[in-house]
Amino acid sequence: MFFYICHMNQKIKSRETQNLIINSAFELFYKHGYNKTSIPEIIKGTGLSKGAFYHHFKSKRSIGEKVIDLTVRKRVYERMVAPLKNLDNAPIIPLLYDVFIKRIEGYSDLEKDLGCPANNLINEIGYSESSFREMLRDIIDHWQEIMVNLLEQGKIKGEIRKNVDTSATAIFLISAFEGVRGIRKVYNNDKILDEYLIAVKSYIEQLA
Amino acid sequence: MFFYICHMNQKIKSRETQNLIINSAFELFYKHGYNKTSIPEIIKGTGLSKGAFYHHFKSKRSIGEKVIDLTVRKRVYERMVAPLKNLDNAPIIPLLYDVFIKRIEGYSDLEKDLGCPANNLINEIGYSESSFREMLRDIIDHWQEIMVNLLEQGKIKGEIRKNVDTSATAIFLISAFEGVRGIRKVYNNDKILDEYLIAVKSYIEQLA
DNA sequence: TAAAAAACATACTGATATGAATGTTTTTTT
DNA sequence: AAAAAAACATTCATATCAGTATGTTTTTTA
Repeated sequence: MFFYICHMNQKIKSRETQNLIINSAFELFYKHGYNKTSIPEIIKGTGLSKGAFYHHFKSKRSIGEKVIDLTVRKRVYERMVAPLKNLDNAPIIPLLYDVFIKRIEGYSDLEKDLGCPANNLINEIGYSESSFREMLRDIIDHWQEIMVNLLEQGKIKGEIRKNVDTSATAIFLISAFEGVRGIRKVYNNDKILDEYLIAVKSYIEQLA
Repeated sequence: MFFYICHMNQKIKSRETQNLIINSAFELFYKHGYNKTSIPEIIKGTGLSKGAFYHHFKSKRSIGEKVIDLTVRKRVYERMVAPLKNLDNAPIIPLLYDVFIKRIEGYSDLEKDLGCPANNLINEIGYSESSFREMLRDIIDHWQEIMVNLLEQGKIKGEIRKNVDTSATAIFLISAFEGVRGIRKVYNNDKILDEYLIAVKSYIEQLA
C-alpha cells in the first residue's frame, strides 16, 4: 500500500469528482426520473464540464448503473436490509415494526413526495433497460433473502407462526411498502401513508 | 339529435382519428414510458401526420391527460373497480379473490413484464406533473372507495370481521397489488407473483 | 526537469424533440 | 355550387440531447 502513496492524490481527486457527479445524478434521477435528466443538467450543479463527465463515465447508461450500484443499493441496504439482519438477536416483530412502520413515519415531506428511489427506477426503466433490471432485481432479492432469514429465525424462536410462508410474506411486505410509496406520490397529504400504517401494523402482529 | 345527423360523419371521423392516436399513445406510454415516447413515434403507427396530431391535441401533456382519462382510468375501472361494486350482492371474499388473485393469474407475459399502466405513470410522473397527479389520484380514490363500500357491506353481512379497518385494508391491498406489479418488472419469471399470490390469499382469508 | 498521463474545458456534430406556420384536401353549410 | 370550416399534410423554427474531437492544465512518472 505504501508504494502508492505518491499516486494517491490523483486517485482521490478522481474518486471525489466521480462522487460529485454521482450524487448530482442521483438527486436528479430521484426528482425528475432517469429519462428526464440530461447530462448537461447533471454537471450543472457540480461546476464541472461535459468533458469531465465523459472522462469519468462513458455514457448515460453508465452513470445510471453507477448510481444504482453505489447510491440506490446503499440506501435500500442501510435503511431496509441491514436493520433486519438482526446480528444482536433481538425480537423479530419489533424489528419489522422499525423498518416497515417507524421508518415511514420518519420520512421528510420530500421523501414522501418523491417516493422510493429504487422503486421509481424499477417502474420507470425496470423492464426496458436490461442492465438496470438485473441490478435492481439483485437489490430486491437481497432484501427478500434477509427478511426470509429473519422470519425463519423468528419461527425457531417461537416468535413467528410456524405456518407463515416466509418468502411470500417477505414479498408481500416489500410490495405493499413500495406500492404505497408510489401511490403516496399522487397525494399531497399523509392520509394514504396513515392508512397503510394501520394495515401493515395489524398484518405484522398477525404473523406472531 | 336528428338535426345533427348530417354533421355526424365528420364528428365520427374526428373521434375515430383521436382514438387512433390515443390508442397508439397508450401502447407506447405503456411500453416505453411517457417521457421516452415522442409525438413522431405516436403518429408513426397511425399513418397520420404531425399536423393531424396537433389539430386534435394541443400538446404532449394534453394527449397524456386524454390517455389517462380515457384509457388508463377505463382499464383500472373495468378490471379492478367494477367487479367489486357487487351489484348482485355476491359473497365478499370470493370477489376479492377474483380481483386480487385470479386477475393476476390470467395476465399475459407482456402484461407481467410491463406492469400496471396506472402504476407506471404514477411512479414516472406522478409527482412532477400536477395535472396527471390529480387524475391518477382520482383513479386510486375511486378504487379505494368502492373497496371500502364492499368491505363495509361485508361487515354487515357478517362476512368480514368487525374490527377490520376498511380504508386501511383497501389501501394495503391496492398497495401490495401495485407494488408487486412493479417489482415483477425486474424479473423474467413468475416467482415473485406466485409468492405474492400465496401471501395475499392468506391475507384475504384472514379478513373473514 | 522533461515526458507522459490523467483531469479537466471548449467547441462541435448529428440526431431528435416539441410545437408553430402554412398549404392542401375533404366535408359541411348556406 | 360557392363559401366556410374542419381534417388533414408539409415545412420550418428553435431547442436540446448524447456523444465526440480537440484542446489546455495539472499531476505523476522516469
